[in-house]
Amino acid sequence: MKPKTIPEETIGRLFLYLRALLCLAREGKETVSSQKLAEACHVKPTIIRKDFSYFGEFGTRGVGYDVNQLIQEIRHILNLDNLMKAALIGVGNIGMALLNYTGFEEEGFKITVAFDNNRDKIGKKINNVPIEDVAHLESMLQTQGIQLGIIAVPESAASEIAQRLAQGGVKAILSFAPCQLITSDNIQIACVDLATEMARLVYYL
Amino acid sequence: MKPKTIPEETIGRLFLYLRALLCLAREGKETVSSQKLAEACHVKPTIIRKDFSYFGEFGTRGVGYDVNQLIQEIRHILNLDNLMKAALIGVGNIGMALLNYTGFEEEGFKITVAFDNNRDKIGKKINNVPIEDVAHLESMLQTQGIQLGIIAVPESAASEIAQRLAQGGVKAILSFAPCQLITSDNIQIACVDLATEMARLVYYL
DNA sequence: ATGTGTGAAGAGCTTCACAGCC
DNA sequence: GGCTGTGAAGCTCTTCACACAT
Repeated sequence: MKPKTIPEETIGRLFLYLRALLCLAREGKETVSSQKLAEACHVKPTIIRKDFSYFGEFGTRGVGYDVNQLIQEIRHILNLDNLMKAALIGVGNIGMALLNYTGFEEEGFKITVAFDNNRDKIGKKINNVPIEDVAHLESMLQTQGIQLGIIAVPESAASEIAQRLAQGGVKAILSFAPCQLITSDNIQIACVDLATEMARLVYYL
Repeated sequence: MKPKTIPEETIGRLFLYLRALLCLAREGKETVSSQKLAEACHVKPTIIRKDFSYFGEFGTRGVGYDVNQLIQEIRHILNLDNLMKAALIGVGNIGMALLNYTGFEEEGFKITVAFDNNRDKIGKKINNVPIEDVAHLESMLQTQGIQLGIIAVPESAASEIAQRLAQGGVKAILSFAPCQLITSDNIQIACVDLATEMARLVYYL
């Protein structure tokens, strides 16, 4: 471990490396060279070695990196080794997609409960996650010790939900509603704008 | 217009600026200073002025930038001023979310047709987009002159669909399936891994 | 007075070249 | 031979300071 400052870009690439490594692990690969990992991630081998060098010496010269060990190291660096509990609010299309998505646990968080205001949905389970009445939002967040809220409700309801999440004690909010939620000082908010994200991808295509 | 090379980061930030400007336009604002725009985008005013300076002189000294004019300039730089036709394959949860999402047209592309293999869905319209039988995929892509394919089918079907899109003549593919599609040389592929994207956001929270 | 536009300085990131280890 | 780890060089991006326009 070095006292040097770590580039932002390095952190960003660690997510890329992790995803590729999880793929390799599934395929049963035990070791990987910076060369091979670089190809999978579309980056240069030297930058991979440099990136890792900020955190320690993870490889073996002449051999490469142990896939599983490297996964653990990156998980640790990215604070993904203790699972974060998340609540999903809004079981519409995006909400459903998130509930049905596997692989969040590999990335360090787990949706443990969902909320909606639709009587037909309340009480059901999707992918083993119960859907609760949004009326009980604050109390259930507190009793279950949930740290992250994912907002997937219509734009008109997003602001109210954000405030209620704050009251329920969550530390961070991820919103799929077109931004500008009332911010409280001790809560972090990130917005996902699907249209912008897709435009960006399309531009680079 | 300068002959100088334009930083990648500048292009990335233009998307941010555009989104903020569209917001301001909706609120009826006619001009904006680099200062104000910077606050909305969480960047520094000087970088905004520098970014624009690569492409021309868009502002008026002592006044600021004309919101609508600036939107047009950025749209032009990002090649968003002629709408790209996109086809969506797979009307499941993610597919539905995309069909119901408004605002893609502001970002330069439009889903004009969707495909699925479920008899219950074929023939219906979502948000004015018809759902067609995936059996007719290749021929309809060609007759409608579609340039972009969005894959939102289960992982097991993704690879086959990618090849059929290529045969249908699309130039680029955006996939929500966990990556590694068989690549042909004259087609661009970008993958969206929701789990990784969310992990990244959570990390920065 | 207010706010843009920009060369030059400064900071940060990537690449290189090679030493070190298996 | 093969591959990692890393100081130093090279390059790119950001910030500064101030000229310039309204």
